Amino acid sequence: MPDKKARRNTRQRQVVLEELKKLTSHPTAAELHEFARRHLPRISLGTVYRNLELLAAKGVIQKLEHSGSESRFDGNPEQHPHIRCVRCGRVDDLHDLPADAVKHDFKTLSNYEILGYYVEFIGLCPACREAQASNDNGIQTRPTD
Amino acid sequence: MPDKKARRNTRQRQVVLEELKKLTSHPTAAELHEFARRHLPRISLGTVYRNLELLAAKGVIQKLEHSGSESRFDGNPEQHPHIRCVRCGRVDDLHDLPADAVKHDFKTLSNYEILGYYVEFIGLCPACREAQASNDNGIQTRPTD
DNA sequence: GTGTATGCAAAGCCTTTGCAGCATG
DNA sequence: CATGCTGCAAAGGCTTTGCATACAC
Repeated sequence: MPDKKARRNTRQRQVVLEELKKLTSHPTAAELHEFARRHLPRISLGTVYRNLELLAAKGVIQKLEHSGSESRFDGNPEQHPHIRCVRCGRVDDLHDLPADAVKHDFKTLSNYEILGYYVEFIGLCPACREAQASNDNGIQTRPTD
Repeated sequence: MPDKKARRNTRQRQVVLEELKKLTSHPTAAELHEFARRHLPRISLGTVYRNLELLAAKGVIQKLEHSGSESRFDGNPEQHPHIRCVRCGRVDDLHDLPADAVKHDFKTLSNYEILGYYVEFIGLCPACREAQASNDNGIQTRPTD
């Protein structure tokens, strides 16, 4: 049962989606807001949230929820493994490796009915490895993509 | 380098840990607070948080920051796959299956230095499968364990 | 025109923190 | 008896929401 409401293709919605698709760093709503403002200076953070939520509900994008920090968003709605940097928070895709290991069609596990999966590796991204190596006892930086 | 401070084995800390170890549903801090209050009616939520954080830092328990909004806690500090119910929020362990698929010793992936991993399946727990089958168009229930 | 979407600001969660008193080692 | 820990309450960050207005269809 798809949603019934007649959606409107507003400029704000377009820009949010476009910007998200451009980025590979799985930005937070706040980051996306920054980017969107370059095109629509008056767009509000609330609108960004509303559109991201709506797009995720439609299945056009994906919301990555980590209770610890901020939610991040992925322009690719396909479920796939991710890798997150403990230092700067950046999240990247993991195309090849352990995806397949998990991609088998589990129908049930522990008597659960399986609807999806999430795989995430934690580590240090290249930039943060360097920063940490060079004794930069690092305050976290926003991913720049 | 283990932490230096002399920790005190307070009743509050004991109860929080005991209760967590008893549960297999990976409770939230609030849920744990409820349980702890049965033994210590005056224990505060802040204390529960502080002790969970401390126990996780010591490596005695595990903080799961990936399951939607609230953090959940696991009495077992070993990294392992989980399975979460979309309906009631319950989180269970997944001992056997895809663990091994991921457990290979990755040192690097996408140029990240790997520190850990997290695997989570999403689905309906047995109770919620039933509830949903019997047309109980379900308001979410707290896991009872 | 009609009802969805927006901007703004306020309110809501979960979590963290400051503080004065308490109690563990 | 020193200081780590607690309860309480207030403050913090991210996210959601109410409301009047704007605009897509």
